Amino acid sequence: MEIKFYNSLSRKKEVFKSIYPGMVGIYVCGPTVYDYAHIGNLRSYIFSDLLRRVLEFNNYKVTQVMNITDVGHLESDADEGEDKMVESSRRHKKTPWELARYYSDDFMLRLEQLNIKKPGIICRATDHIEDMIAMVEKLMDKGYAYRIEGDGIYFEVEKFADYGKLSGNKLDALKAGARVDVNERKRHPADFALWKDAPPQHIMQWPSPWGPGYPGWHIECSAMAIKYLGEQIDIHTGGVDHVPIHHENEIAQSEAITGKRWVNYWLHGEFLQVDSGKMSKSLENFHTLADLLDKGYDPLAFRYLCLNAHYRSQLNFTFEALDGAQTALQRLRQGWQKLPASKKKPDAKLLQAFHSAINDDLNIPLAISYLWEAVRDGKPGSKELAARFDQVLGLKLDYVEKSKELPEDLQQLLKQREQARAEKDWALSDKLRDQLAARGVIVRDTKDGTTWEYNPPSDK
RNA sequence: GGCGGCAUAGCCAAGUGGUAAGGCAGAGGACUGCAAAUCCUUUAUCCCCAGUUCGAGUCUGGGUGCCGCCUCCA
Repeated sequence: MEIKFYNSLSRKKEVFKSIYPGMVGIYVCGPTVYDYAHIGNLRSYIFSDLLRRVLEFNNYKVTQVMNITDVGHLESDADEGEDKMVESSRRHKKTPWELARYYSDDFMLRLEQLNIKKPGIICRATDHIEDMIAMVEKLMDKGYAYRIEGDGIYFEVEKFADYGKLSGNKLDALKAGARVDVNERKRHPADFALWKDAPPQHIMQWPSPWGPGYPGWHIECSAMAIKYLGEQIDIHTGGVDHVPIHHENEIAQSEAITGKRWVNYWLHGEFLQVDSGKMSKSLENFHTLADLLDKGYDPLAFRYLCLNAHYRSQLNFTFEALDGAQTALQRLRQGWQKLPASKKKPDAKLLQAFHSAINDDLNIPLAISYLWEAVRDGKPGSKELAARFDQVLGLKLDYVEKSKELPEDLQQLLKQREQARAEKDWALSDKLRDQLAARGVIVRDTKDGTTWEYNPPSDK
């Protein structure tokens, strides 16, 4: 079955065709590890995970490369200000390396919690400085870059005819719209740093043909993508905010060197909003996954919430919506777990519908509606079918929450209640039920006896 | 100001020009001593105006509102 992706480059859905049959190379724009990832960042990696899983569902062998940027990402996209890693390390009184380690470990933990498959190759910018220097040298040799003494090496955008092809920005417009340019020595306001000279006290620095320095942002992605995936790659993903600067610059520097089209399909994930507005630290509507877990949410409830909206739509995050997602996920799992196992062939129509949904530019929300159908219809084979769907969706339908041990005193209360019920002393029984509820025990009286679920309030 | 995107029920949302998927919440019912959980049923004419068309949520133009990048952020 053919797969279609919306390609940011053409602004159209295109039929996907990989460079090599049966294999796909994907470069995922990874995090700059100077702080915790927030749920907006994480939405973006849920998207790249879905992309990978959809391709795998279609029997592609996927090579997924994700970078960890631990140097060179300056505070401003105009290549001004301090390196984010250095700035953050000063704030936290740790070395940039300690910091990178800490935040990338945390990032990896979050990916795991969200059931995001680990990319086959995860590469750090600081491990690839030589590759970047080699690229900058080539750009200098080819005349695409120039040096500003006492500052660094810059890419000259006007030398690259296609500059702006991804975002639709025109160089003239960029020039006209530019703010007061701090660096007036650049030949064009959109010129960007490939390499920055490091003053002696700058912590992160490496020797280079131009003296001690550190790489600019952008170059690490081109260097590592080309190193691991070759000069032409199938798919490159990232957030929409990267379209106008980061990815535009990546294209320019990569294609300037190779003279070939670099990326065939550019896929960009839309932003997550919070309460219909942007999420920012200053507005105090900034959430990390850890925050959600602290509030007692299942991390996959957040995944479900993200899956429920198309990756190219802005998703409005609210706790009401997250509650809904959590309930939906629980019901889905319960429903699936109750389904009878069967060796019968699953409903071919439903499989077909699911498959064509995911292949239509990752229409996961529609695909989820087919998952509900499979779980609700309870036909023979539905359980197996739903499990297959879950290989793409990654909601862990088989997950069973481990019930906590019930402390002795609560067990006593339960016993007393059983006794009261046997004696039809409903007043006492209900009173005990309230007491148990206050301690986090939910009781359910069924035909087969009373069951309970224990979640101590303090545990949340 | 420049460039790009969005606007569907209380909430999260899908939707290839032919009369609106799914989930959550709500309502009604079954079950229950009463609940809880579960199951069943049920809830919209798609921001506004004007066009194109036999027919538009879906196309065109104009409004209004929101979001993103250009300035920290996926």
